[in-house]
Amino acid sequence: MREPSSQRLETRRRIVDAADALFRERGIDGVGVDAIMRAAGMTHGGFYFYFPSKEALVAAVSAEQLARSAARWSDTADRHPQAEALDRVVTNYLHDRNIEPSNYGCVLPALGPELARRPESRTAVTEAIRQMLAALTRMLPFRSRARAEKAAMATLSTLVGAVVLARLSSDPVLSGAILQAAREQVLPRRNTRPSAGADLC
Amino acid sequence: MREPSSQRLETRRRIVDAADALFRERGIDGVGVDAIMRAAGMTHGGFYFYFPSKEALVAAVSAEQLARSAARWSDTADRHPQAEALDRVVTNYLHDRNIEPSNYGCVLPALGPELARRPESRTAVTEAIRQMLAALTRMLPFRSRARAEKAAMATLSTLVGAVVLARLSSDPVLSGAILQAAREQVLPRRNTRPSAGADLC
DNA sequence: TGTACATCAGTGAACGCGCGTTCACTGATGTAC
DNA sequence: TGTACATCAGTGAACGCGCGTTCACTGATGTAC
Repeated sequence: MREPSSQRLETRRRIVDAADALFRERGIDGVGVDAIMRAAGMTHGGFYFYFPSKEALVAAVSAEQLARSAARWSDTADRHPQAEALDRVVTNYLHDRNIEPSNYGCVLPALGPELARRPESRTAVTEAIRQMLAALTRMLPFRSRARAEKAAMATLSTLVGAVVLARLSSDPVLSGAILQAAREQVLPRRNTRPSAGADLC
Repeated sequence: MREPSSQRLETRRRIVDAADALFRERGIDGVGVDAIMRAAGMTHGGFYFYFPSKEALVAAVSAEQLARSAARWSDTADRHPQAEALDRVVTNYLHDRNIEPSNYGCVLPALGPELARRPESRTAVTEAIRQMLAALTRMLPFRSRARAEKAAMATLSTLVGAVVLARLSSDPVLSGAILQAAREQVLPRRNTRPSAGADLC
């Protein structure tokens, strides 16, 4: 028996990446298998050589992309001091570029409610959310672990909600203000106190 | 010429309410005109006597439901002191019941990303969001209007994001913890300081 | 190394189905005189 | 008040289309001997 060739794994990755980009841009029901395979450089028939159904692709895309995000966050937490890691993650998450529909951005605000209705995706998504929360917890300056975990949940909620609202608004000024307000709530004050005093409880 | 009879207006309302419930439960693309009209007690053909297209119904449903929410919040702000009004709105928004797919809950976390991709709905939704923010602003204990507006944006972001995440999680314990964490972030501390000192900036 | 064969990776036509929309129609309700 | 007619409110069959999926097929790649 042959091992799954690297060629095969690379093609699978092309399909997943194409689906990921199209799903976030047009929604899951807004993209057909046909369009995904064309974007991956193939014809639609070959799809079922890689996935048993569109539903399975949706589950794979959401699980893999969120796991990647969590890994990147965890990496950031490894490489930088707490406050800087949090600043990097939050600033990147709430970047203006992320509200353009055709552009990159987290799966959660782009497809969250749609995924919540798809049982086949939910368990893997739940696990990925736990990992994202764990990474965030490490960036928060709380002595008590329980407090840091709670703060991580509140922080992730604010990030996700701000992007949902900013995408909804047809007024760029309002969108920008929402992102900025979320950023300020989630990040410890920067200018008010120049000392490191912002790090306590 | 006849005025639009109350019978006619009531039928229109039945269609909008049926669509609202079904959309939030199954998503916009997950519900056909046929199912909506059956839920409203009619056959599908009559739909186009009330709306020119499904897209127009989507716009009407989202605009009207969000306007209702904003009006309710504004009403709550009228009837109660700041802290109590905020507590009522937040507690209700983050209620466990709202994460069950078949149950009531705000349109924003249920359909936000889907609506963001529908140009015909976005301007009315944007206006409704402004009204919700205005109502929230009145409930927040900030001297400066600008600060209260920013805090309202951050608060609404947290509320929306928490419901999105709680719905996504397949573990009820995690869902509950997320709602609780959001609640605690958004509401001023209650037990820490018994005095009214929590009301300052 | 060469030949025969099996599996792999992908093609493109075809399927059944459900969707949004149209339309000819019908009975009920209102208006003109 | 009664009759004739127009409009209203809704029915249900039919349409074209795009979707997810299946399938017979094909050339390329790997394996057996």
